Amino acid sequence: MKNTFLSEMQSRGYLNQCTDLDKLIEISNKQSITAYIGFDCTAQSLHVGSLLQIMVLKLMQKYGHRPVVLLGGGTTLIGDPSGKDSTRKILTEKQINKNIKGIKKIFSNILETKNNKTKPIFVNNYDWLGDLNYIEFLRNIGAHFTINKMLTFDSVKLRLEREHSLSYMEFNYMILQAYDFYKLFMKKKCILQIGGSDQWGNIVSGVDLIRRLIKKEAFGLTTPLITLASGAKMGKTEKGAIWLNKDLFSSYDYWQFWRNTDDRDVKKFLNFFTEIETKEINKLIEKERDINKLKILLANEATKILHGKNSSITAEKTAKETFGSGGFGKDLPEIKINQKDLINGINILDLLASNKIFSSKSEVRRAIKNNAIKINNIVLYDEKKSVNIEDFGDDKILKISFGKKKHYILKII
RNA sequence: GGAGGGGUACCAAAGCGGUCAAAUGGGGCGGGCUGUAAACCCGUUGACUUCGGUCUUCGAAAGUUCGAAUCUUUCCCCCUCCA
Repeated sequence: MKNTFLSEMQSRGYLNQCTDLDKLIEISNKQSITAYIGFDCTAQSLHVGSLLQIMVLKLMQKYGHRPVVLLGGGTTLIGDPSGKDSTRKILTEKQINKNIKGIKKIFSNILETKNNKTKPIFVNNYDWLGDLNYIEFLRNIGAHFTINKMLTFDSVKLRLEREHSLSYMEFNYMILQAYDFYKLFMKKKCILQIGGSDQWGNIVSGVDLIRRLIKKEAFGLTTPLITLASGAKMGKTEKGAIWLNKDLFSSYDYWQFWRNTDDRDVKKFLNFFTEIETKEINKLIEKERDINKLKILLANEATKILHGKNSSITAEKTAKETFGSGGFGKDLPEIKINQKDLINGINILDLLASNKIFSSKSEVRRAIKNNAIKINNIVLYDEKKSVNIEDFGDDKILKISFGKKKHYILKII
């Protein structure tokens, strides 16, 4: 059987739920379809939690379908209650517009933008939500929603059950999202909406609305919630989110993120976050005894997709030099030191606490006590150490390591 | 509207006049082992410090006291039950 968009969706594990899979398969096999995913603009970047969705868009392109990227400039003003325990803080329009700019960059990196047939269309729902007429909207759209039904959706039900407040504003979110789908159906012939599994209710509302308004069939499809072997949520660590924008999260850190994948998640991630064929992945897993090689492959492929081949190569090289031979590569974060600050020597506590490596001197002290700091690969025991120009050597470079994974290059300027 | 229970560090939760910068668990960070994995073991987890201490923190404010997370008053917020 030949591969199609939906067969690969299934084999990669991208498919969670679909309103009418058989019919959608039939249609998408016959013709090029247009599908959309909406993204919240609550931050100036998306994080890996959204990556699976973006991979789906990329997959669509592979099979000649057209993705529409909806940036929720309008709906972000309201805030989606799905999967949230409490109301989000409200963002200003200005902030949202700034976020949209940042998020757009990610898509231009990951998606194919040259092919006219499949290049993504970007839309902002503020364009049609921004100046809705309230009365008109209630009559034309609101009339098709019953409170009875709305109360059964998880996003609403959970809040009510837990007796957490749900504002009327948020309550309307699903209607707006349904309306988005309708609009895109009319404007762009977009027959499919894709989203995370928590979006099911919102998506189905859109499908229903389209059927009620114009008696046409539209489709909805969700991707699964990614569960990690450790039970943690994908994409968020204590230190912060794994951002997709380079200025928030460097390509080297991104590469490291994938390199540090749990053994048990490697196969899943290769399917989810690389473009290697599933068959090929299965073969690799079977014959490759060294799982670390597969992790490197995963890191390379995933980084390539987001940051490009060069970044991926540099990151791998830096990792090799840093972890393999105890040296350092050019991707390590660089901290510039003024030569004149070194004339009288600078206390190591002050040096490390004032350069974003540590947030306080106490933290540095603690680290020293735990044998966690190395200067040029030599463990530092003395918190009174003063760093001088002589420490830097001829190339005026000093490597500071915190733990096994965090390395910084200090450079005299 | 009536009755009761409660707000403690990143989260959960103990403490209920001094020995409390606050038990314990989870999470985080680090060390050991290893494979930049997992599991396990150990350390650490408010800030500053001349390492003697000092300063800020237990919903908010005011008070009692030599001394308060702990007692009193007022206020704010949450929960349970009854109407």
